[in-house]
Amino acid sequence: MSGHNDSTMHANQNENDLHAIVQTSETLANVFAALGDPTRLKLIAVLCAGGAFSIAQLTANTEISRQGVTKHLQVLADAGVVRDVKLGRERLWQLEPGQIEEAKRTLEMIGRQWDVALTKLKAFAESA
Amino acid sequence: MSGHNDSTMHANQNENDLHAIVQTSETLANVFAALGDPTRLKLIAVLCAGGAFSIAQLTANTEISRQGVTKHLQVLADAGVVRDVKLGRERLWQLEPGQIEEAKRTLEMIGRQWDVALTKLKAFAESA
DNA sequence: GATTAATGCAACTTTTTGGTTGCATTTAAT
DNA sequence: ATTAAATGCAACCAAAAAGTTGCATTAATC
Repeated sequence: MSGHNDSTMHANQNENDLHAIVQTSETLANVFAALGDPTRLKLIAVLCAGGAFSIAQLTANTEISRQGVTKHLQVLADAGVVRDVKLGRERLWQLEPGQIEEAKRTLEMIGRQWDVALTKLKAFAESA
Repeated sequence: MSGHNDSTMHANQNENDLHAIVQTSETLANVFAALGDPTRLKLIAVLCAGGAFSIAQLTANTEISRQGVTKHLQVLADAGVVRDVKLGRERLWQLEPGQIEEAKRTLEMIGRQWDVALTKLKAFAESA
């Protein structure tokens, strides 16, 4: 036998994609790290409302200082998850969902790869 | 008018769900934080292959010490992303994809909420 | 022009993280 | 019984993160 039917090739492709992304993408871990803080997750949940919010507005929902919030927003911005626009004396922040989409796709890929692996293991067990 | 058609209610439900999850889930930020490191992402990519791997095996793919890898595995375990089984003098690690699925669903929710918000803004702009 | 609101910038402290080394322990193999 | 392999455990270190305070700056408003 060839050892490679169609579904096997797709499975290997998926596995290679996943490893390639994880190995090469400098920013992916950064995105996850940016999401890995309760304060920043709350900020994102607020920004999901779609508008552009000032630092003062965003600080109102937190327990920490305005400068602390600014630092968190900067972390999110460095990860490409939010962006800011200047308007008068205000600095408005809004969501930039591209990187979050990318992170979501990676998690989907992990889930798919896991499913593929389970299927393989099951097939192996049944062949024994 | 009522101000609440069917799609608006679904949108609000989604928004409330998102805020509830972000506010209450202590572990969600932990999961993202666990994913937010290149070494740990690579470990996960390896574990996606489906098997159970020893610490020594997992160390082979990295640049850091065995004890360093153990620490990373412990972080992943604390986040519920991997689990270990003892087998003889080895300690085998495998993926536990439940929390990753949960994280993925959160990112999906963020994306949906964002889309809903854009639709609302568009409708508002057209009504003006 | 003086005031005030919103923010920027910088120094500083504390805690966490990522990593190491050294040695002890457990278990398999000879 | 000895030896070797795989791991556990603890101390330690450096760098980064999370947060603060104080003061400077910018830009509306009266």
